[in-house]
Amino acid sequence: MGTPPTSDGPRHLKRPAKDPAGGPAIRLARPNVAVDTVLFAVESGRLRCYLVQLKRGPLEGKWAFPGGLVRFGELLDDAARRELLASTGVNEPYLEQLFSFGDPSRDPRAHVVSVAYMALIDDPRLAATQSSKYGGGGWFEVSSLPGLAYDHELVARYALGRLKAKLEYTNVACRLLPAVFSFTELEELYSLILDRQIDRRNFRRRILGMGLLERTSAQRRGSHRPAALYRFLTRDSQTVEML
Amino acid sequence: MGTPPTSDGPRHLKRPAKDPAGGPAIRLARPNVAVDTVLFAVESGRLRCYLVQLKRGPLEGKWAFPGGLVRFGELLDDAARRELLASTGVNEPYLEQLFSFGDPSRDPRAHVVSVAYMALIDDPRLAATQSSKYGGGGWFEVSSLPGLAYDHELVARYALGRLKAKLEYTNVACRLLPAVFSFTELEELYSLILDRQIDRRNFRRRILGMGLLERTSAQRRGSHRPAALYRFLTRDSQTVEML
DNA sequence: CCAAAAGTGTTGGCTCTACACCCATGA
DNA sequence: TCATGGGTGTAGAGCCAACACTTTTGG
Repeated sequence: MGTPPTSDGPRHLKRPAKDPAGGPAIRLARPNVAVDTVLFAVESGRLRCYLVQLKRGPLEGKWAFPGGLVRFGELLDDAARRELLASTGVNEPYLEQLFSFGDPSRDPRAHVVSVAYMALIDDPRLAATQSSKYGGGGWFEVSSLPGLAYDHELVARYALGRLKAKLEYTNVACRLLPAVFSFTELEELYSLILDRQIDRRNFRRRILGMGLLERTSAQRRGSHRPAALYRFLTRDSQTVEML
Repeated sequence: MGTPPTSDGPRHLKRPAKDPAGGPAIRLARPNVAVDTVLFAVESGRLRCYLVQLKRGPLEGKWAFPGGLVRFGELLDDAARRELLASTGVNEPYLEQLFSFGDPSRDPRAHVVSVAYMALIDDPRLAATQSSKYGGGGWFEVSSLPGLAYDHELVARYALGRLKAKLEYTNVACRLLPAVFSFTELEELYSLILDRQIDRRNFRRRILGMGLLERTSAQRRGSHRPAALYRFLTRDSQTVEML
């Protein structure tokens, strides 16, 4: 989580009573639940994720993934969406739960279990932070993140790993691309995220073999041969059988 | 979770105040965190998981995976281990976090976010329930579970899916087998869990090719040709590169 | 006509699958 | 000697990686 102070309440609730012997008060103290979301997008040829700067508390000035406490009666996915919208203005991203991080010392202020999410959008301009909760926000290249609060280094690694893995056997890529794109753009996306070069011919064969794409009649023009544009048959999640 | 009433406190804490307008009281109400663990073992040639029967509350009589609330200051893994030990006597299982289930309606009594775990042991006789918290416990074949409480059907499917997947590219199998075993036993384990027949020769080649096993000098004897016994080089988690 | 990016096939190696017979032991 | 499970090899198909030249357009 990271669970920066939320606008809907203070964060220090439910500390164990200071009674070290553990009277009834200590038994009532329970960890809180938060969500934190790693939002990815491609901007100027780099894979980036969105960070917000903490404004208050012992971690003031550090960067973190947007997140906050889950409300009573709220779905985890909804909490992630709500916090992401509040912190970045991003509205309907692809969203996927990653893992839960529950080390009680991950947040110096309280015991908060964070359910980490990954979110993808196709246009980085959709994100901007005006929330008074944070000192600002912005896109950072995943390979050179600033010092992160909480255990967010760990969360970042986990998210990147998941994204890489899912490129290989699902159609997630479509959530990082516009509806229609050239094969070269798709290839660059893969090359970017997997951080290695890709053979154009083999890539084309393989991807087309998955049967997730269709060619549109549109073309992209430039001072060179025009490129055919493609579209994913569906933007819903699909998994390719690999046997 | 499932989060049956725990021995260390009632479960209805932190309900939102009945004030429907949402005064300060409602803002303090937060979901609780629980862990629930799907414990697997092979018994008499079947893949089984361990269920406990709920004794109190609206779900009385239903079966569920053992679990309970996470304590303040406790690691998630530790909570899973603690609850598993208390409910089944199982001590040092292989343990792996699966997914978090947070639907507020999953538990009729309260909003409880459950972090689901999978645990593996090599001997089903290690598990038994004497906890007064439950009306008993036992091993059930995964393909014919009784009616489960909470969203534990979902948890069960998720756990089985994860187990199947990890058989293919890790050494998890070793956590369901004794330290030393014949190739046939290993093959039967795979066949059992993946629920399909396996070609003995190809299986042998493939598994040996992964380089995770070593042959011991011991043999298993019976009224037939003796079987060579093998051992996993390490029982620590290992992943095989598949390229 | 030049620059820039798009588009396209083939080959060799490797991996995977399918498949059936002999072996070692105990009873 | 028979029953039981243990142990082994090979051939064909499909898959994947490596590799370079031609095409189309705009300037």
